[in-house]
Amino acid sequence: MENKLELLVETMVSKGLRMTSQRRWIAEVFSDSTGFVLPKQVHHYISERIPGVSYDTVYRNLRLLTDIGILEQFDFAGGVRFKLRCGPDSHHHHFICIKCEQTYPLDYCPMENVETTPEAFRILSHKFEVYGICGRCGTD
Amino acid sequence: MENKLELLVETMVSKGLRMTSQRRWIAEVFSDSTGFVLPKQVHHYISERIPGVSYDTVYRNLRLLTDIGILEQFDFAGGVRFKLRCGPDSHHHHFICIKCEQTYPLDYCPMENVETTPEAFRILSHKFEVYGICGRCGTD
DNA sequence: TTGCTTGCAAACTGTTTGCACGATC
DNA sequence: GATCGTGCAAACAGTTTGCAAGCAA
Repeated sequence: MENKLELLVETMVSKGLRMTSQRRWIAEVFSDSTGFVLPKQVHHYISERIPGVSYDTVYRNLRLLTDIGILEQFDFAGGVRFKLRCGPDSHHHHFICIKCEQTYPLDYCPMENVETTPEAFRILSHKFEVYGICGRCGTD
Repeated sequence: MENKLELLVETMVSKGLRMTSQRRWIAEVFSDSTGFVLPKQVHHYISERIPGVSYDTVYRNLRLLTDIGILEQFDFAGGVRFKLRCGPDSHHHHFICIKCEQTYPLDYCPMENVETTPEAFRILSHKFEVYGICGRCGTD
């Protein structure tokens, strides 16, 4: 996925970020993965390329990339995870494999069918995720 | 909600738990609330009744009550939260007010409309939550 | 009395902050 | 060269653990 990485890097630069090697490797982590990644995994990946990277650099950049809309943060039981933000044009949800943690798009949005809301409840957002075992992991 | 508290206490005893004052107050927290509660809030509530309760007692019991199916654990951005488990017979989801954190039942289950799954994906569970501002908080 | 529960203290994990040095533009 | 980014160390919050003493059954 060369193009995906380049696109990410360009986006970061266009947002005014300086392109450091740390940030380039972070971009590579997410351009290679369609799943949810732990900060710990990001740090592990980068420290193999840049021995001595610090945890706070990883955290700072994950937060930064989330703030500028490149990443998306999810709160799971095992800790916070990050994932490349899907295009804003394509609203959808995900099937999530609880083994390999890869995600698969789910085009259906349940809000289409939510008609009655509690008295004067103003809807702001929603979360819909389906968990299971994907085909690749199910054959183990 | 006298009955709700008594029912909770009975359930705990029937599961073989000893009824300590700490546990009774924890039961009261959840029989009074339909919302999601932080461990910190539970501890605060109890320490007003039992000065000096320890955090680990709160945590131990919240985990215990979750294990035996009395409570349910949710992972939110602000930390883990607990909530009385809704009856196993009544599967439903929730509207959640992001201000007061009260919950309102949402009877519709989106799984009814999920027909196509990824190749060989075995569905195990799902999460569906609608966030917003409830009527009481919206008038501020 | 027996064994489950608690409180204490300490450890631990994940995350954040201040500061001086180093790198990018 | 000015500014942004990094590494370090330390602080911090939430959570978990081992152990001795306390309490419910």
